Amino acid sequence: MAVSTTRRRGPGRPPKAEAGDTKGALVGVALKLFALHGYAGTSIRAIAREVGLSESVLYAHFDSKRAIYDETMKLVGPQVAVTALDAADPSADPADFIRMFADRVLAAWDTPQARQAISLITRDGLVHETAHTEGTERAIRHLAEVFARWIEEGRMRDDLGSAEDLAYALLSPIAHARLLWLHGGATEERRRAARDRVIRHADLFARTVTVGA
Amino acid sequence: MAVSTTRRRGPGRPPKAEAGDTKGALVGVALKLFALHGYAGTSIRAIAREVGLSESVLYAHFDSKRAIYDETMKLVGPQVAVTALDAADPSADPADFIRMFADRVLAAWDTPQARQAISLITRDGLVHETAHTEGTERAIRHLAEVFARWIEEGRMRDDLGSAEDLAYALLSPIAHARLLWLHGGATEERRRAARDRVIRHADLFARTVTVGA
DNA sequence: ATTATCTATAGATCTATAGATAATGC
DNA sequence: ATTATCTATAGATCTATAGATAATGC
Repeated sequence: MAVSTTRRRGPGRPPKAEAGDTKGALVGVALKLFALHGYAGTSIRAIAREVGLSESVLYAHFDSKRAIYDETMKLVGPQVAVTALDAADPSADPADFIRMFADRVLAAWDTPQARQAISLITRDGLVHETAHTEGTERAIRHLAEVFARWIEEGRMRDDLGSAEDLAYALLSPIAHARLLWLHGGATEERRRAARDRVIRHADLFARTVTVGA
Repeated sequence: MAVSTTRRRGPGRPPKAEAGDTKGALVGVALKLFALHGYAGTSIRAIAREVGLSESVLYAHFDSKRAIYDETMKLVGPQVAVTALDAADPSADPADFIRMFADRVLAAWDTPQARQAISLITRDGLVHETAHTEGTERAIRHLAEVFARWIEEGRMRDDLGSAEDLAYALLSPIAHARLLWLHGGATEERRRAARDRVIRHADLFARTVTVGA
């Protein structure tokens, strides 16, 4: 009765109407499968099958399995998330800045692609590659510079700890929530709980360490 | 000239003098290789070769590759780390308790096996399995109960946030430092920096939220 | 001529099993 | 007889390549 609507493709270049962004589709599917099963747990066969093409088509677009992996890292590597930090206004009221900063970071990290990135990162030991740890350190130092200015200006308490320790106290619970709960397989409910937790944390931190309002 | 000192083993049961804890050795090496390359990235061939035995010997001790993986999880699963939390004395001075608690947790998480566990966990997406996330949640709730008592007794500030939010503010930077820096491949220098950071954080937290001394 | 796909297959590896062999312990 | 190992191999799967085929765009 029911005949599959997906046209069986034969040999030869497909007509223009059917042609799509094969390379982009391959990268997207590869990211999804690497995130689900890890690099070694994903065969190029599985990638091609999911896209609906023959497995050898992959070698028309990439030199090797590794090359397609590298391509996914370009898309979702840590450099993507760092940009969110630079978008905030350090001249704003400290407490408000902190709350807005947390909001922004959450928005950047709770997109479908950012969550697939977390799944990939936590499936291939990439948490421990310098790209990820250095990225985290850089974000902490970056935030610490802002805090150091505030401390100098008397807008942040100076009796609790160094600017860097304070930056760690704010950022690391956010990064931790991301690693644990903002991943590809997380339910919407679980993700909302994580976002709420981060927002409460940022608020607690803002009220504790800033001066006046 | 130089002849290998490792006796080439032939067929047949080895003499008693040479017999060791083969099963234990297989599990230990499997944990190491899974931590290095992930489950799918580790062949039973590689495990057997590292132990110095034929690959088929693995099937004399385990039913399948999956069975040896399950065995490593019994050894280094999250239940191992949770025990450290129950060893502290909640009747101690809050600030001291917090510092000692951080010390204990660090000691439990900076052992070679605990670090291999982290590498394994971050190489197979186990961060997102309930065993790990639930274990983290349980530890937070457990600590929150202690904090709730302190708040009732007036030994901890009640104007900052709920006991659970405070528990998250203390614990999650510690758990985050563990995930990022207390892994199998971390240098001693990197690990010390992580431990120092955690100790400074616990101290900052203790001075900020506890009352009197 | 170039591009995008296919089929077919080489050659490497992987998990798992069958059956032999030699030491152990009853 | 049991235990702990070996060699040899079956059968599945994986990466990668060769060569055919058909639409496209000059």
